[in-house]
Amino acid sequence: MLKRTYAVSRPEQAAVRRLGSLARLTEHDLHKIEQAAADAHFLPARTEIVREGAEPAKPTLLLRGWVAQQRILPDGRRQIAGFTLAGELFGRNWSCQERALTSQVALDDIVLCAAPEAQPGSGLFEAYERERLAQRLQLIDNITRLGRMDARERVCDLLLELLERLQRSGEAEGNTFAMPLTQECFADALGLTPVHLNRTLQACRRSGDLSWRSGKVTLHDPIGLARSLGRRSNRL
Amino acid sequence: MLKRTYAVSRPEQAAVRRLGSLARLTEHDLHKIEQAAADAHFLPARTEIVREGAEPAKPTLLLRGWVAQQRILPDGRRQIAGFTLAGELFGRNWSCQERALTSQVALDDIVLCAAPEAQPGSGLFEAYERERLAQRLQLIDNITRLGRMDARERVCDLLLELLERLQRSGEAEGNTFAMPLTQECFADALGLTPVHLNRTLQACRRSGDLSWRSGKVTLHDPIGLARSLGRRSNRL
DNA sequence: CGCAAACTTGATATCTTTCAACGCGGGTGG
DNA sequence: CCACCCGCGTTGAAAGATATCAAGTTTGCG
Repeated sequence: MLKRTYAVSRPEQAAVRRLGSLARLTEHDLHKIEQAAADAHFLPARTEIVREGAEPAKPTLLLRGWVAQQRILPDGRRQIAGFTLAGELFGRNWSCQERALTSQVALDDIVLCAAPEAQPGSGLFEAYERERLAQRLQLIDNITRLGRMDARERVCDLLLELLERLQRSGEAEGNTFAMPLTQECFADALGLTPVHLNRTLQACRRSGDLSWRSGKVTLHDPIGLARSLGRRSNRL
Repeated sequence: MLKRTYAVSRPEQAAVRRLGSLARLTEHDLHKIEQAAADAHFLPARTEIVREGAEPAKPTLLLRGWVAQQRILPDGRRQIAGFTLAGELFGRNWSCQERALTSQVALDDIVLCAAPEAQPGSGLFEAYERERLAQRLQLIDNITRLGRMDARERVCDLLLELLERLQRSGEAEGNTFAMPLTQECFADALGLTPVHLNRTLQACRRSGDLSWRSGKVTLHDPIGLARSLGRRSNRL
């Protein structure tokens, strides 16, 4: 109860935790984050923040909710290339980028603000660099999932990644986290059909790997699961 | 004949063409590339240049041949996340990177050299930024391929990407290019089995989309093929 | 010429998709 | 308050795509 109030009154909490876990932040850095978060914007679920091919978003800090990077093929197939979670960054990373490589879509009701500028050499700057590196790692992990894992492995591997990221920004409670995604979205991230994902999830539940009820996911033994998948963690 | 001799005596040619197509290079930039290429190294096919998790490679210019970024799962499955072609860059992109995210493997006999340093603001610096952006685009394209395309679409889409890149660095002749990859490698990039890739290639040949004989690939109608796949090109 | 690696083929098993229907629950208007 | 509706999850049966296994066949090269 108290905790919830605290979180609401400090919308930048997840971002501070995440960036602080990537690099040592000074008081000055923290102040800049707080200042940026003071000018936050709310967007409802399903908002398309950026459309693929259009002007890319400026560097943005996601304070609350989840955002997906997605592509739509001409015949309507959708692929989600990655997620941005509360506390993480998205948006243009390179000065020369003229067009967004993917659409950015709010999967949830979200709150975001402009990412504060960082001077080279500052802790914040280093955190941004590590964040970009983490994004690259996630893309490569996704390629490995889609290319060489079967449905059960894809489901577990992605849930492990999400748990790890949410723990880093303090958004998980133990091995449980709030899952705002619809099964259809999750399937589009995993390259599966909603129907097949549904059956795969049931198999995972029956084998005791996870539970997913009323928007909460619990991984019952993340460490053992990661080992059985051959997934290495914390590789930054 | 003359052309071949010329290429051998100027090993940096592909790199100059590619980087020059990404940004306007000054005489000074060209000179730096030439200088870097003067200290080139040869590595035979199958050399593992960097192992995943080890110290990442320094920024490197690939002057000749192809390099793959690959992951090996504990049970031996392999996924190729992307390729570096002659004229392109690979290696550490971020100052904070301590471990390589993938192995780097020579698919071919290759020649490489250290990438010349670039001052912020120079044409070379901009070319490097665009190169990183192109790499990110390729990763996302790969995710879309693996997640939402069937075998025939994956094959054609990747070959179109390769043709486009090779044309940019002057390594293609019209719609034909030298393909140093074994079908097994190609399958590992596409998330397919070698057997299934083989059958898919035969179907593509029969339908007149491509020919692939003795290490040469020709796409008979790249533009029409790209359109039929819904693939947009030159998005940088 | 002969070997080894790469490519090809056929038969079969497994995984995943497709299609169509049903159930459940939460919101909404009557 | 209840009936209705809609989005989401679930189920079954059948079709389609891809993997697996095991054997040839070709190719390049010493």
